[in-house]
Amino acid sequence: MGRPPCCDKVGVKKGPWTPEEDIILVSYIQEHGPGNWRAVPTNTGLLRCSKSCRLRWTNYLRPGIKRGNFTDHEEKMIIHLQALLGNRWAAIASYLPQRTDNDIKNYWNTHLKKKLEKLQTGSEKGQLRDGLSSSASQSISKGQWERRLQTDIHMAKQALCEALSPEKPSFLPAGELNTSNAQSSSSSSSTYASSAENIARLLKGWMRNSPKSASSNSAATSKNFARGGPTESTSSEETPSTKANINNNLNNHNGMELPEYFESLFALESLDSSNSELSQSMSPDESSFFQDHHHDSKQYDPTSAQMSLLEKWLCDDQQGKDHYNLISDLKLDEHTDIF
DNA sequence: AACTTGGGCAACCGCCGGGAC
DNA sequence: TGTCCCGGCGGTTGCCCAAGT
Repeated sequence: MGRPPCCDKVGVKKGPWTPEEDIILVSYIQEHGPGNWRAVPTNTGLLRCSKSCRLRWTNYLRPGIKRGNFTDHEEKMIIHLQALLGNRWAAIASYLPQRTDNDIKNYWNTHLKKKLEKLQTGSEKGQLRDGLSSSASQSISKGQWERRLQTDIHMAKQALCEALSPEKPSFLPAGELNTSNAQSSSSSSSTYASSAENIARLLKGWMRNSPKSASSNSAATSKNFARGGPTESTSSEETPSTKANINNNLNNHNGMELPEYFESLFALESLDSSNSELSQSMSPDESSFFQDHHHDSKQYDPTSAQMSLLEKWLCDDQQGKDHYNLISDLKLDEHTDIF
């Protein structure tokens, strides 16, 4: 018999999240920072289990998440990393700070896997075999296993180096970045502005499809907001205290009423879109860093931006590079001299 | 226009590892 | 040292929607 569920299932709501729930969660995290998920349902009145709250935050509401189509560059990175690391989506996601592991996993399963299978069975089989075939066949050769080990060691070294050099802005994976910001700094408003952007982006679509009041028609609008799902009427489920929480939390942060607050969120979104234009001229790592810190851009110096050797390789479009040459190019020191 | 089917994606489930006690 | 709890992870499911018939 397995371990009991993380929360008792009675009275725990499942299924798509509603706008109200998102707002409650975001405003709670704005106040307390991410973490201690166990306490979140209790303190917010959300009828969700702690795990569900954490998942919603990390996969959807977390600052700096980029949605929409994957770029060619991202696609290549995923293919490379999957060949190297296998289905370790969290590790892969750490190299794509704007994407969640869930997103990458979904993209792999729905797009890339089929694409590669097609290519493998097609005429390009020979050209793509190196580095890609293993991912499709799921078998791991000795060489690949060794490369995976090398990558792990390298990643650990890099993380250690970054941890030991606090004065430098480093390209930490998004999770680490956000967590450190959220938990350590009292001036975390800039960090959470990004989560407000996420909320704003969602709310915009939600309100567009809902000419009535945003707060009075959650049943109909949550369908558009939370990407469909059998959304039972949340307004009928809402307790007075929940409603009070929403307004209370919103007012706590900005001293605004609901519509005003939404407007300010939309203003943030336009800021975001202007950033996205800027970020198109940057490498993904640069732009992700910039987006995460766009309120603090003074600290960012592109010329001093550090990228790991592996990242440099991943950004390199020379697809045909031999992996063994690659590893030697990485100039790994004698401690990782497996080959 | 109505129905079917498959793709895409958010969310859930169950296992695992690490830290606290 | 053993147990419990929490958070992280990867696999899977379920539902919406668009394309096809």
